[in-house]
Order: sequence, then C-alpha cells, then structure tokens
Amino acid sequence: MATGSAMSWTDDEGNHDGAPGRSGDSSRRLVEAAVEAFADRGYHATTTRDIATRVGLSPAALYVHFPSKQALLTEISVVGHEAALDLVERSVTGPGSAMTRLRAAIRAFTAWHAERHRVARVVQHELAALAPEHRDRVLGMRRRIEGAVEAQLVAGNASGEMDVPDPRAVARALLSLSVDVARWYDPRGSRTAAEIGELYADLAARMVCARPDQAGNEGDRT
Amino acid sequence: MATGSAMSWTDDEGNHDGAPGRSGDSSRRLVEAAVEAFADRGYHATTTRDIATRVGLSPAALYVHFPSKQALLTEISVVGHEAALDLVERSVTGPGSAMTRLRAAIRAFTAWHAERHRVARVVQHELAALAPEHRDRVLGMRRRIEGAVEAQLVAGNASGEMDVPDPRAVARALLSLSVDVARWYDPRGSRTAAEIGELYADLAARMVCARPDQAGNEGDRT
DNA sequence: GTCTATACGATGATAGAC
DNA sequence: GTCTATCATCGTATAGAC
Repeated sequence: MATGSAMSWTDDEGNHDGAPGRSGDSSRRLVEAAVEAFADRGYHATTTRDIATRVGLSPAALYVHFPSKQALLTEISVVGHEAALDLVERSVTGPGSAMTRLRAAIRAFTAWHAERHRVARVVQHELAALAPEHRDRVLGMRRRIEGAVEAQLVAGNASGEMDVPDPRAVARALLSLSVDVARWYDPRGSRTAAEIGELYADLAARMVCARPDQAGNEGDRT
Repeated sequence: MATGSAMSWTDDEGNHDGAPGRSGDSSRRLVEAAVEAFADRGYHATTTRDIATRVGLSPAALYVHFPSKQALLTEISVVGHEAALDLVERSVTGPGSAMTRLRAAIRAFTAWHAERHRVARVVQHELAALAPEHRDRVLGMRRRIEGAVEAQLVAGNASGEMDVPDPRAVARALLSLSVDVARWYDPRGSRTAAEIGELYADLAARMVCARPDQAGNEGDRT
C-alpha cells in the first residue's frame, strides 16, 4: 500500500454507513474521483479543483487527506500495479502446465484491464507523470510481471507444448496486447471483461502453441 | 493535410538551405518540436514556451505559424492518421491472398508505430485532447482502418485459409497490439522497427490461421 | 475535517516595436 | 517573422477561522 490512507478503494464494496451516496470516507472517495479524472482527462489536465469538486469538497479539503496531487497519483499507480502483479503471480504459481498457467495469467490480466479500465489507464498511461523514486518502485513490479510470463514461455518451449522463438519479445507482446485493452475498452460494448479475457487467452494460446490443434483450452475455462 | 502550413514535416529529409542546424522552415520545425514534446510529456503538460524554445524562438513567434496550441495537435493527429490509414489501405489492396494482405498490413502498421513512435504516441494517446470537430474526422479514419483489417479476416474465413470466430473483435485486437508498440518502443532496444513488424505479422498469422503449419510467410517477406 | 480567502508562479495568448 | 513586454486566467498549495 502506498500510504495506508485509503486502504480499500480498490474494492467496490458499498457504503458502510446509512447515508445514501455518502460514504463518509473522504480519502477513499477522493482516490476514486482522482481515478475517474486522471483516466478521462489525464493527470496533467486534471485539476485538484476537479477532484475535490467531484467529491463535493472545497479545493482545500483535499490537502487534509493527501499532501499533493502527486501523492494521489502515486497511491493509484502503486496499488494498481500491486493488484496486477498479484493476479499474474497467482496465475503462474497455480496448477497445470505452462500453457494452462499462461492462459490463466493472460485471462486474469486482460480481464482486469477491462473490468478496472479506469485504474488501468492511469497505471499504464501516467508512468511518466510519476516522481522518479516512485517510478523506480513501479518499474520493478513491471519487470516481475514480464518475467513471470516469459518464464511460462520458456517452460512451454522446454516441455514441447509451445514453440516460441523469442520468449522475451513474445512475452512483451502478450502483455502489451492485454494492457492496451484499457485504452479502448468501453463497458457499454457488447463484450464483458471476462469474455475479452477468455478471447485473449485463446489468442495467446494460438500465438505460442507448438501444435495448433491443441491451442484451445484444456478444460481450464472454469 | 490539416492546414497545408507544414507540408512535409512527416518526411525526414535534410535541410534545404546551407545553414547547419537551421532549416529556415519554422512551421515544420515547430511541428517536429511539438511532436517530441507531446510524445514525451503529453499535450496538456507541454507548454507553448516549451515548443517555441526547442526551436529557438520566442513564445510569441509560435502564433505567427499556428493560431493555437490546439492547431498544432490537430495538424499532428490528422497527418499521422492519414499516414497510418494510407499504409493499411495500400496493403489490403495489394497482391496476394487475404493472409498475404493481412500480413502486409500488420507488418507496415506495426513498423510505422515503432519507426515513428513519437508521432504515433500523439496520434494514439491524445485523441481526447482533440477538439470535437477534429476528433470526429479522425474517428472516421480509424473506422476505415479497422474495417480494412476486418475485411481481410472475413475474406480469409471465406477462402478457408483463416479460422476467425469473431472477425471484429480479432481485428481490433490485432490493431491494438500494433498500436501499443508506440507506447513501449525504444529505438535503443535490440530490435529494429522492421523486425518488430515482421514478428507481429507472424504472430497475427498464427492468431488467425486455419491450419497452423501454414502460419508462416508465403514468400512475401521480400 | 471542512470552509473561505488568498498567495504566487505558470500558462495561453496578444500588442506593438523592429 | 521575430522580438520584448504584458495581460488575464488558471492551478497548486497554504493560512487561519470554525
């Protein structure tokens, strides 16, 4: 957690008190408002007035909860990267062959970028806006994600179920494909986040499979 | 062309006069500086002073050549979209089967997003910063690009050389994969733009091919 | 914790001389 | 076509009352 000041903003749980439309947790609501604003208009185009006003607070009230606009971005980026990394690491340490694990990782990573596309947009498109010290921390997590996927490709080559001439480049391509979902995904579209995750797992399997007849799932679609 | 005021800024041709480091064409140099700045820092984070200073001009001089910062972005976005659309349309009207045409389109579109990654970043990541009237124009070009790729998938299904259950979704995925190259491509990396284009054409073929043994090229790699 | 008021630098754009 | 000087506004952040 970046600051500990807004523990559970990643969860979409309901309000904890009785007031409708008002949770009482201003920190969490400020983060949620910042995610919306940063995702829609970009970090630099978003003003602290924007964020505070969305929550129904004065501009000054923001600074009671966060020391700066930068701190809000850092919170969102770090927590978001932690969530994405966690998804991938759970998938690649789960049961099954390298192909099964790769499919699970792509399925979960992709669905997250669709389901949480606003957070994902901030995570993926505002790296350059992060302060250098936080950017380094986040880049480490990104390397772990790429390494986890690349390891499945190497394992799949070794077992013979995959045929990937350049695992590093293909790992980057697979993750890039998933990441870009956050750029174009619209929840009003015809496909659910889970459906896109499944489609992308299929595409990934076809991209790496040694014998294309087996690119389909292995009974692991739930 | 958006304004006609900077006809050939997309070309990387040398200076036309004898002065070293000084082309004399301030409009073109301003567009190039704006591309660099917008790509590195984003449209909203870039100041008109930034752009003018990079060219060695005063802030006011910019307004002799462009009526606003918005006009600079519009010029870059429209010309960039025209270039990308042209590449794809040339590829899909070229010789060969649907697979050959698809490979050519992905190869060219991907290589462009690597080779011209700064322009491409502006084109792909600053859509929301465009004024509504210009955004509409650009969205039309984007639909034509998606339509051209989708048409190859439909044709490939019909001829039997492809097996694509959802041509629209897969067309979007293929283009998304290529577009995202602009986000991460670094010319200092180990692969050239052309190599990435070729790799992505291979990946695309594997994603859509009916019989995977033929996912490789058909002698069309030049 | 929230408000009103405000400091103060940066920003897009303009005026007018050369 | 470029410059210097400047304007009006916006944006982050702070001060101090309640």
